[in-house]
Amino acid sequence: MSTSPTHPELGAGWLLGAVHRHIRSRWAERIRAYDVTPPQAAALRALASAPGLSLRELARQIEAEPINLSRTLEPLEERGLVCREPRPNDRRAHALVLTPRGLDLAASLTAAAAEFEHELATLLDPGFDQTVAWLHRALATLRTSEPSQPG
Amino acid sequence: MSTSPTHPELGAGWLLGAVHRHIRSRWAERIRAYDVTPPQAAALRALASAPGLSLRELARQIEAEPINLSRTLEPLEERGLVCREPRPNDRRAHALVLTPRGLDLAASLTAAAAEFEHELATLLDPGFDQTVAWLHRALATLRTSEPSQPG
DNA sequence: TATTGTTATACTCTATAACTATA
DNA sequence: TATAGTTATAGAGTATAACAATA
Repeated sequence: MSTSPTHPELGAGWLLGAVHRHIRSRWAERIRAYDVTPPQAAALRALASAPGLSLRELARQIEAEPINLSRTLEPLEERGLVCREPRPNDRRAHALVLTPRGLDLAASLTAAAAEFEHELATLLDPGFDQTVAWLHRALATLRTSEPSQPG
Repeated sequence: MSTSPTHPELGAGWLLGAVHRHIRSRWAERIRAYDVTPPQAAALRALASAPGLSLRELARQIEAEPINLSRTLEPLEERGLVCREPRPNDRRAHALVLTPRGLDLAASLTAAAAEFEHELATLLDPGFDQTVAWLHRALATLRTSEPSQPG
C-alpha cells in the first residue's frame, strides 16, 4: 500500500484515521437533529433489532465495553427512550427494551443510516456496487488481521 | 454500502473506526520498540523529509493542530531527537530539525512503516496492487467528501 | 494588525480495576 | 466462585480560546 502523494510520510493508518474522523463527524452532524451521538445511535439501532438483551449481551453484540455502553444508555433512559425491565429469574441483569418513542427514534436513525451509507457509496463509486462491496471486504479483512513480517 | 453481516446495525463509519483502531494499535506496538507513539512517528518522518520547518508549517503538513504537535514534539526534544533552532530573521518561529539520532530513528521508522504497509497490502490482496490502489483512492475520496442527500 | 508558539481547558471514545448485589 | 451492572479512574487523540512575544 503506497503512501498518499499529498502526505508522503502519512501511511494507511493515518489515512484510515482521517477518513474515520471525517465520516464520523458527518454522521454525527446528520443525527444531531435527533439529539443522539453515534454510540447512542448504534445502541438504539441494535436494541431495536434485538430487544430484551441484557447490557452485557448488547455490549458484546456491538463490541462495546459494558461500562461505556452503560454510560451511553444513561441519557437515553432519562429521556424515556430506553428502559431497563427487571427480570424475574435474575435480578442482576435487566432486559433492555425501547419505549415506543425509542422505537420511533431507532427507525428514524436506521433510515438516516441507510441514506447516509448510500450517499457514501455514491461518492465512492456511483453505480458500481461491486467495488463498494470490495471496500467492505477489504475493511473486514483488515479489521482483525494480524500484520506480521512477510516470510 | 451495505452493512456488515455480523453487525447488522453497525455501518461504514463503525467499520472504519474498528479498522482504524486495530491498525493503529498494531502500528503502535510495532514502533513501541523505538519508544515512540504514532503521532511522534509521523512528526519525525515528516521532519526527516522536510527539515527546517516551523512548528506551524509542520503542523499544516501533517494536518495536526499546532498545540498538539507542540506536545508531541516535547518529549522528542527532551530525548535529543529533535531540536528547535532559532531563526535569525524571525524570533517567533524556530526551525525544527532532527539531530543525527533523530535522523537515524526517522529512517528506522520509515523502513518500519514501509514494511507494515506492505504487510497490510499483502493481507488485503496478495499480489494485486490494483485493488489496494483502489482502496487508497476510495479512502481519499471519502476523506474530504461531503455526503449530502442524493437528488 | 497579524502571526508564532504556547497555556489552559475540554471533549469524545475507549479501557482497566475493583466494588456490590446477586446467582 | 462466578456473573451483572456499576463506580472510579485513566488514557489517547483531538479541538477551541486566548495570551505574550514578535513581526
